[in-house]
Amino acid sequence: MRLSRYFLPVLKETPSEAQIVSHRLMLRAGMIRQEAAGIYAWLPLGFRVLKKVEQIVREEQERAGAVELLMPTLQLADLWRESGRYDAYGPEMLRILDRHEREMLYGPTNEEMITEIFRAYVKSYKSLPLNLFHIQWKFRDEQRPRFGVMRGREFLMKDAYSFDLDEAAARRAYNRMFVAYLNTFARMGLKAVPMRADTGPIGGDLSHEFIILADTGESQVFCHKDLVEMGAPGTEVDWDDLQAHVDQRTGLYAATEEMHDQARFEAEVPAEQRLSARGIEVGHIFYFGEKYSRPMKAVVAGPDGAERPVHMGSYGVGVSRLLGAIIEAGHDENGIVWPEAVAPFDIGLVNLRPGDAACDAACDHAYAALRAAGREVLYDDTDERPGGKFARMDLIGLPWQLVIGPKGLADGTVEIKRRSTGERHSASLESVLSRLAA
RNA sequence: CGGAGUGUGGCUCAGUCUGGUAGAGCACCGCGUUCGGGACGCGGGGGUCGCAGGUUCGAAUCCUGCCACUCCGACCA
Repeated sequence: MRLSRYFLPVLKETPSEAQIVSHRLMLRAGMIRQEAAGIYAWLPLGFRVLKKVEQIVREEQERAGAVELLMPTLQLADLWRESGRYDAYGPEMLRILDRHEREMLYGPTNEEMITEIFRAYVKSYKSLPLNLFHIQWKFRDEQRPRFGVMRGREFLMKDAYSFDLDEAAARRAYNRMFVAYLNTFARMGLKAVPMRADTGPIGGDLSHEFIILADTGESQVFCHKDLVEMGAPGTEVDWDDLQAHVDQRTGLYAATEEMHDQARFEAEVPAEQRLSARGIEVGHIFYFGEKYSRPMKAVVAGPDGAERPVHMGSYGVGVSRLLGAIIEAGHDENGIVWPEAVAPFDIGLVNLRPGDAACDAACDHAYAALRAAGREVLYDDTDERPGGKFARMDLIGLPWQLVIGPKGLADGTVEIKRRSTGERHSASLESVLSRLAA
């Protein structure tokens, strides 16, 4: 993409409403624009990252056996009356009347609708297990939206819903999502720690929040240090038996502030292994059994022919929130430092002297060669001064910067800079191109 | 939803206390000089000062009401 033809409205100064670093950097890098409290337009650069994050989430859901569909944002109130949540949800739910004065709502989540879809078609245990997911915009009318996309009112969420014949099978479904989440966040360069979460009235031990450690995180968390560096199980696992991977992690202490038990923490974790830090919740998985299937009559026939409510679980990832979390975890004083997997472009190509024949020729050659190699390149062909170009490239945080200018070309060299380390090297254009194309 | 604030050009803000022809820097447009880590000169465009009432000869400024947004707290992917 040629920058002169792109839409990248970067800001030199920080808009006054932004208090945390990810919000400031997303505004300054021209990724988002606030249209109302907690409601954002995704500008081209931010949209590219959003799509990359979404795609990683999608791929790992599918790898774990979940099947994608897409449910609407608007739902009928009557559906929510079946579960009793239309009245229970409160003012966080955005309620809408259509022209026929029919009560509708902008979905904050989709348990009711997915249960309605399931019960309409699935009648036999032979169709199980089943896990359906979608990636769709949600609206929760937060009393106090803040922190940019970290706590918006409108946000993009991946929500998956599992259906199983009994609790034992539901636990296997739960484990698949547990491992899928670890793999998902690892692919984005994040160290996510699963932490025991409140299960509410259902009880049991099947609910975990996935927390990204970041100094600017919203909540205080406590865990065994080994969990942070444990890494993800990876994709070459037995998806039908993941209990050992789950046990390895749930066996170590990890709790958010509301679930924290200091006495247990000190009893279970040696002092030098105790970690107390700030964290961001990016995922939440939950087993809730028959909570919706029973009132909404989502039943299947078992092997004995008798109908029984299915056991369900739901599994959420805050896709738009993840962008904030990734930036909180990866930035420096100059701007964003994207992990390569989600960077909006792989390479920033900087032409220091557009209009100079040698510079233009070298840049055009590099641009074509890198694109032919399948790399995504943002080519800064603007006539801005070098300092501004460097600052802008550092701000938007592409993994590599290829700098071509008249002085280097006079010696037959160009400069390559790695954003994450700040390392700069000069080399011939061809050697740099072969390295970047690999 | 309780508490505290802020609304002046695209952005950051001054001006409001003490009423008198709307300002600065950045950004933008034109010309020129420049060009390897956010250049400089000259010229130029852009704002019914959040909205609605009121007071006054005269309101960005004073009064009343409303709206929006931000921050601190209680709640959430």
